[in-house]
Amino acid sequence: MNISSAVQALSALAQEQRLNIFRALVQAGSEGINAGRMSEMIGSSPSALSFHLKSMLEAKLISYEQKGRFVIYQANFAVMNQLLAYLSENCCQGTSCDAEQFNICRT
Amino acid sequence: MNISSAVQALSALAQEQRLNIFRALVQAGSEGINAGRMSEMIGSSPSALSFHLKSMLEAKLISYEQKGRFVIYQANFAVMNQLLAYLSENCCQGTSCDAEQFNICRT
DNA sequence: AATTCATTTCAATAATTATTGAAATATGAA
DNA sequence: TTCATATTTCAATAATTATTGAAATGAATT
Repeated sequence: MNISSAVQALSALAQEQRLNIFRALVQAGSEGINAGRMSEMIGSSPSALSFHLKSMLEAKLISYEQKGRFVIYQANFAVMNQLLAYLSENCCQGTSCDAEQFNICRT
Repeated sequence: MNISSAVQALSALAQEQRLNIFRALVQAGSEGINAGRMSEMIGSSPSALSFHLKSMLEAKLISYEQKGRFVIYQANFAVMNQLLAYLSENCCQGTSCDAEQFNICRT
């Protein structure tokens, strides 16, 4: 993780609709959620949703797979964990604090 | 933590200078860093720095104390941990994954 | 191959956020 | 109380990001 990909990931989370999307995907886990259903859940127009999903994809915070006519999105836990590690890197002047050990989700 | 304070905190991190500031404060720990020194470290004008610090203060990601002529800023680890807990809340449909247990820093 | 449903793209506009430099405030020292 | 240093505020401008609705694409069904 470097500064610009960290900023990109944080920017992708720093918006109400996108944060709602991300949290819904975190909660859905490996099952994921398709775009249309998210549109309903989040209450945004398909085009706005698509715009937001794109920025989260570019930040690698989420991934997708095509399933028939549906596009199913999933949270990318690995990238999220890299981001968190970056944020706490060399925490507190190297004092004993287990900053490197957290995970957003183990699955 | 609610959606709007989470967005506010993430927005406060989602900018290169502010992220550099935050990471420097995480690394400094309880000792903190004064504004002038950050200005040098980050390479931004005093007024730009002040603008950025203000948004981080409003998001409660950092705090400050006046020490003589200097204003010393510190990272607010507690709020950061609340944010991380919010992001991973009810992770993976309640599957056994210790999402709630991480900390950005224990000190 | 025509139709329907799911999703994305595009261009225009609106809204928000960042940068700059000058001026103001606030603290401590001479 | 004057001076120098540290920091913040302000107004103007520049840059970035979000929203809208219409049109386009892509995948299954008839």
